[in-house]
Amino acid sequence: MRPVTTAAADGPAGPPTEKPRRARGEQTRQAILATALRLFRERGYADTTMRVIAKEAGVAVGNAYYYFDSKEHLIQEFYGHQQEAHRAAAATVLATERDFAARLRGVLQAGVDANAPYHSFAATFFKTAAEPSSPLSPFSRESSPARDASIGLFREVLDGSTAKVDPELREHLPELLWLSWMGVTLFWVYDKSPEQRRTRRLIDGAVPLIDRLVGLSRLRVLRPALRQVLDLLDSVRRDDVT
Amino acid sequence: MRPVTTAAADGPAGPPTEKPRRARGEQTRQAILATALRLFRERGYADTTMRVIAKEAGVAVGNAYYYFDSKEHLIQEFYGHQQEAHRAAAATVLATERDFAARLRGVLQAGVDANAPYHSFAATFFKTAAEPSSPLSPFSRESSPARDASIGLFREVLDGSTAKVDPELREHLPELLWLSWMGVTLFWVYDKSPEQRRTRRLIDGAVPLIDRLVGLSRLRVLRPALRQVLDLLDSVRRDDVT
DNA sequence: GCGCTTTGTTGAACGCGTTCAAGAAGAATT
DNA sequence: AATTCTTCTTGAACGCGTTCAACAAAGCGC
Repeated sequence: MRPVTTAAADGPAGPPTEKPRRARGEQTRQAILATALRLFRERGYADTTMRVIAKEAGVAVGNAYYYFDSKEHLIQEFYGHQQEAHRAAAATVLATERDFAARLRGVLQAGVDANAPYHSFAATFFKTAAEPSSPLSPFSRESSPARDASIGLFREVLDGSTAKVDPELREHLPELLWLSWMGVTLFWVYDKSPEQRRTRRLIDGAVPLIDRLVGLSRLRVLRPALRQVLDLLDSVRRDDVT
Repeated sequence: MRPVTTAAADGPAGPPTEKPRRARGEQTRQAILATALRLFRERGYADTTMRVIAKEAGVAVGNAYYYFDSKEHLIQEFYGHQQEAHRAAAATVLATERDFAARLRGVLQAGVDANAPYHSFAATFFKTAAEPSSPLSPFSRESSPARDASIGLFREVLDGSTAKVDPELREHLPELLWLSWMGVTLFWVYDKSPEQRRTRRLIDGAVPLIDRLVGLSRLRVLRPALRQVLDLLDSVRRDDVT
């Protein structure tokens, strides 16, 4: 069993996965990436072979593997792009609306809007991301920056709103909202209705419900239940990855 | 609705996926299946090649494809086996326990127990099942018998219990419990803790919570919220597949 | 200029899942 | 027994993602 991607530190020549990229390499890298994403859109993920990507980008197959560990890793870049698109699409509603429910609904719908053009392609993408050991998994170490960014988006939803929330819940609510976004995404991937209407219906139906639950969080009868939820979250988060 | 297994009727030579199997073919089929499942357990899914399966089963590669459409379809059989194992493991607690929370907890833990030996292998299996277009998807048409059976298991949990439930909720609760089981399974797949302790902790934490919520369902303040949930479920189920 | 390391690039080769034309083995019909 | 039809079996071949030894180019200390 050899080290998977240690490279840079001890190996002679490892693929540059993060930090300092020279100009020449960066150009090739971008050419490959742009070609790949274009072809994914045009002909789908499965029908886009690494050989074609390389050919159209004007490089050899092996060269693509110098910059990207695998075909799947090309998706990860796409993933990042979409994250930004979501944030951009959500900016308007976050700047203008103060009501919690409206803000949440706006951000969720913005997410669906941002991803809509890639719905068919997203299924394949999702299949890959679902693999727990995959770096593409939304719960993986590698995804934690993107995940934190996304959770931050939902923190904005809450912080910029006029909602009155139980203080204990307030702390964990952004993460819970992000989880609900993951749920919406899951539903969206499986949604075969035209223009993903069912997903939008789900959002429209679930948001008032969440809003109501959040409002009820300050009710005395529900206190113990709330405590139970938060304790559960805590206990389950423990000893994450060994 | 067209017959799934036309083969014998109109086609010249289609693979017999279901109904009337001759003795000779059935024997080969079982040999391939048994060998495949054994090898999956022994060396994992990815490391078990179709060539090795065929070789160890004493047939040619192509022959395996006569009986199974793809390597993934071999998993589907495994899936069915596990469903039965879950039911069997749940039988004891369903026969002896009357308390709702205890029954639910027992059935969920039984599910984890039944799947535990295959945890590492399940990740790959899950990756495949996650593909929305895959017949392995728990939401697919092909899986609906298994799904209905599983929902039935949770109907037993409820029906055999002494729980007092809002009559409107009672109708949909089995499906909701099945959904929670899907959630537990999802969590379980991602659970890297030793012996999946976190999943068991999740169950232990979530069951009293569900129990409490179910109990609260008869509370007047929560009536509108309950209505909202059930309406949402209904509206989202509409126009399933075009 | 010259060696030396780092970075970038190549394309043949490997093993994989899968396909398919070819045919063998039985069963059914004549 | 001969013929025909269905069921079952074969293994070479295809295209895929991926690897790797080899080499080219660029940067760097001298």
